[in-house]
Amino acid sequence: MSCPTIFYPSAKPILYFCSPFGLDAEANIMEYNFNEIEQKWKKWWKDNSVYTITNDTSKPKCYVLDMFPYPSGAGLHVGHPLGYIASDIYARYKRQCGFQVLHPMGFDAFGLPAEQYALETGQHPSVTTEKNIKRYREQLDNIGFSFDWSRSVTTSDPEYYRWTQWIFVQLFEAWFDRTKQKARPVTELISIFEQEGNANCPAPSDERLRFDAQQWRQFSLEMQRDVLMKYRIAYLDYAEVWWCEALGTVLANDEVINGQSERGGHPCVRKKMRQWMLRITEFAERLLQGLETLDWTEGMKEMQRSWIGKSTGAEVQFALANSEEIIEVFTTRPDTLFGVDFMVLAPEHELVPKLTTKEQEAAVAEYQAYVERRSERERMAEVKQVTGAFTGAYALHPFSKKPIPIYISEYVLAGYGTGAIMAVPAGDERDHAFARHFQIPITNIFGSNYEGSAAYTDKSGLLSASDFLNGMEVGPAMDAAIEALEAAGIGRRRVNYKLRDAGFSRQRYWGEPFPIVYQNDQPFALGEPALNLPEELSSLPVTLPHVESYRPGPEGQGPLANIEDWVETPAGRRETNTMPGYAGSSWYFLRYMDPHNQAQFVDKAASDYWQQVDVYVGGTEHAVGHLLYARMWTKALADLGFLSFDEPFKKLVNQGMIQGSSRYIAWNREANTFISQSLLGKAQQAAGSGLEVPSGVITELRVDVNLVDGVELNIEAFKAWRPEYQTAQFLLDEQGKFTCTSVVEKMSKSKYNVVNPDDIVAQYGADTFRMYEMFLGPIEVSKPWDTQGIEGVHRFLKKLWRLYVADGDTWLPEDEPATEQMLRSLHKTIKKTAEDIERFGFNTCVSQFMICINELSAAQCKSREVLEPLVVILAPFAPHFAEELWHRFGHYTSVLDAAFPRWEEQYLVENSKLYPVAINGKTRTEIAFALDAAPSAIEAAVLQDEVVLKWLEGKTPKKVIYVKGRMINLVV
RNA sequence: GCCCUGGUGGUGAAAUUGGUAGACACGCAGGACUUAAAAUCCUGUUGCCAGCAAUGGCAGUGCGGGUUCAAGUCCCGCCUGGGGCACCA
Repeated sequence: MSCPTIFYPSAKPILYFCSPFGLDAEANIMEYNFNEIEQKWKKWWKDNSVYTITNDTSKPKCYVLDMFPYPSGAGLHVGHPLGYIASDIYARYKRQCGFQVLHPMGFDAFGLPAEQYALETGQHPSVTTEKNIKRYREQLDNIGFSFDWSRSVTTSDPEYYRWTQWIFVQLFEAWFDRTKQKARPVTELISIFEQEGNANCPAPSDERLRFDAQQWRQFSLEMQRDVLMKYRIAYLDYAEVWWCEALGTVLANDEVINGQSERGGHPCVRKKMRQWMLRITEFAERLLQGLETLDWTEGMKEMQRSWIGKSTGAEVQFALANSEEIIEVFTTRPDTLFGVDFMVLAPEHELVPKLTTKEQEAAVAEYQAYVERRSERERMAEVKQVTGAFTGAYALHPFSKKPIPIYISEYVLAGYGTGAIMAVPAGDERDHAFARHFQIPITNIFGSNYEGSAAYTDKSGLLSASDFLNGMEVGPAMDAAIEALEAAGIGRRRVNYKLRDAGFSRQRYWGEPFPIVYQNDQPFALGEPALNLPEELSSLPVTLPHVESYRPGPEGQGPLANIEDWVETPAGRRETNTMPGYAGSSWYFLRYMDPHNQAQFVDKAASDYWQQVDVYVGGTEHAVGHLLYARMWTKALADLGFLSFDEPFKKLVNQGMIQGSSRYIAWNREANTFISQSLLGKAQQAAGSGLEVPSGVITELRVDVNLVDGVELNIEAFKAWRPEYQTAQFLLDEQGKFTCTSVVEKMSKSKYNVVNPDDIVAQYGADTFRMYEMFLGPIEVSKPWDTQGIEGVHRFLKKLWRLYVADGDTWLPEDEPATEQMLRSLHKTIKKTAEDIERFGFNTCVSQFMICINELSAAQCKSREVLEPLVVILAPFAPHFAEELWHRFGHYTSVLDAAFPRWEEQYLVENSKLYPVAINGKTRTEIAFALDAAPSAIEAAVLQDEVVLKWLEGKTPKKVIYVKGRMINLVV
């Protein structure tokens, strides 16, 4: 016998049980149905291309940019879109204010992770990159951004990197004129050489190189090109890299730990390799000065300043006692010249082998070997330890001719200044420690200020034992010393920078190929007439050939070196290195202005219209990399006449990180029992209530944050996630709940604390998600993600919906006049949001919306006069929601094109104010007064007040302070 | 070591020029509606003290001083979280 089956025609019960979040679908259909609304408007926006913009120059422009992402395989987590949401709100707001807003998005798609993944799995980087981009695009679209995707760029697209290569050629064909402080074409440098040689423009790569016009003309063509290479902004030079013999490849700094490769632990050594470099050091002063014109945070500017590291002082030449060679040093304290007791060279300094005496050879060699073994980390960790070796050689003091011993030590860096110092132990702590260690007598040049135990580093007081500088203060003494050095022809004033030229070669596959071909080891840019390559081979782009293997090429070359028929051209061999990750990102903001231009990287008319990025939003991690390179490229392109502005990013906004909130549960291994956190603190009580908390060691296990509601664990979901705990016991607390602990840390897959925006959007909608991310706090601070808190914002939107729509489909707004209070709520909100959006204070905008809706709901506002403008100001934050209501008001165009309403002061002025009245600074009562009431009348009224009289205790106040519109204070 | 930032309820935070500290939310507690749940609404929620209660008092923005009629906000000295740089001559 069988039971009759009951068939439900409605999907109700099924929906109910299937809903993973326990939300009932039925109520949602009746109420604010975000899912339906969001799908509908996403499609409508796409069909009507509402985000596609033109270069119509009749409108004022606004360029709002996000740092484009590297599309990693992990996809977006909830922290990534924070900055994008902020910039999207700003962009939409600006558009409503009448601007033509450029708000694009693209992908920084070249890079090591894709290549690493290819090495491990054999999947071609272009395949994984394309897949990741598609996924990113879907996740971004899900959130409802107003990006104009028709302008998107991808750095690994040949149509894009064609122009990256073209810009490289411009940098190769340019030099930096120090007198004019700008980049100029190399052709102009050649004319200078032909007329006057290089007397007025020394070579940055070889300051001592001198030739006149006649010598220049007599140089061979090859020689001339060698000379030009010492000037080019993109140039070829020998630079040290980490070389790992076992892996047969070059490694990045952070892939080498303690002189061993991070992967495999193979030994690595510093090795000189011929590499492309960018002469960013020539731009140091411009990069420093330009910061003054930028609206960036002081911290960000400071980071760039310290990276550029300008210091002023003098260059001094020291003659040697027994040699023709001279040692050049840089010092910031030329005034201490007479306190020099010894000199120190970097162990790698080129003069070391030449001047070391026979007796000291062994000691010097031993010390050099010791330094070579030392990793950067070891050197950094043992800063205080004094090491070094004596070369046996002596220099002569430039004025006193006193012999000065010459040492080598690792505390002098080869890469900074001249790689040599004059050591003044009386005035420098490190020199002092060194002198003590090697028992070098110390000359006191500071009189009683130096008492022998520590260096006197202060820049005050008078000099002594310093010949012609005696009795002088530091400042004048510096000038006097430099003048004397210049008069004697053995020194000059000099500015020094910490900034180093940037390595531009990578021995990798997944990057832009160089548009360079070598003839007899001489590099030629594609398109140079001298190269004589057939047209089809010399035009850009030089496309990245397909490879089957990503193994390094021979002798540390990149994988491209393995592809013989690509490398070999009729005119010579191609460059096999590729460009670094920052190449494509150094100019992408320019391409967005004119993304489909086939003839130029960007049309001058387009860049003249769009100009600088008005607001650039991104993380602080790019403070000195990307942001410095992009500034330099912009300056070079501007100097060469391709742009009319030389700073790319006018205002910079740094968003904070959204951290993960990891959850832990307590586990007793022996008893295989999980114990609710709430029981751990009060084991006795739990025992008393019949529960037995097992004694023994408690292990804290990470649990996926998505299985936890607040701190309450979903046990069934946990068991499904970790079947090995299927049979474990769970000790619940008195409420029958199982609770976890939480710890805030970085959001990452391995910590099981990643929250995917897709899940949040599915559960609450994109509008709720957008508003919640903003509501979390100020954009620039880091804060943990808390899914629980999103309820508040979601409730707000539902409440807002009920102000417009009742019972599913009844439209509430009517043409009835609004009360003064309703208008005040509205205009206060317009003012607050407009002002706060301008200063990127979005969290307080959301609060203001909530306040406004609370007030309007309480007043049961139905007035169209209030409710319609409200939709417009809400649109930047909750675009789908606002678009739906906007159209229900009978509009046929997007709310994006509605004008942002203006607030009117008349609605904001209140005619009376409830003043706090304080006695001796402590608020005791509140009394209402008309705002235009006379101070004397207010004073009289206050003194009659019952509460005030009580606190005065019969005394007469000494002073009555009345601040109009603020407060009243009585001083007794 | 140097530079830049921050420190406010159980939690995220607000207070934009020195003027009622804790807006707006989350969470929690209690209540209404409901057969029940969801949803929604209402009340309370910095701590301590007094009171049946309305309420009142005191303390309170990392710590210690100071300026001021008035300090989260300004000044001086510490403690501490986060980020950056680091033998830079």
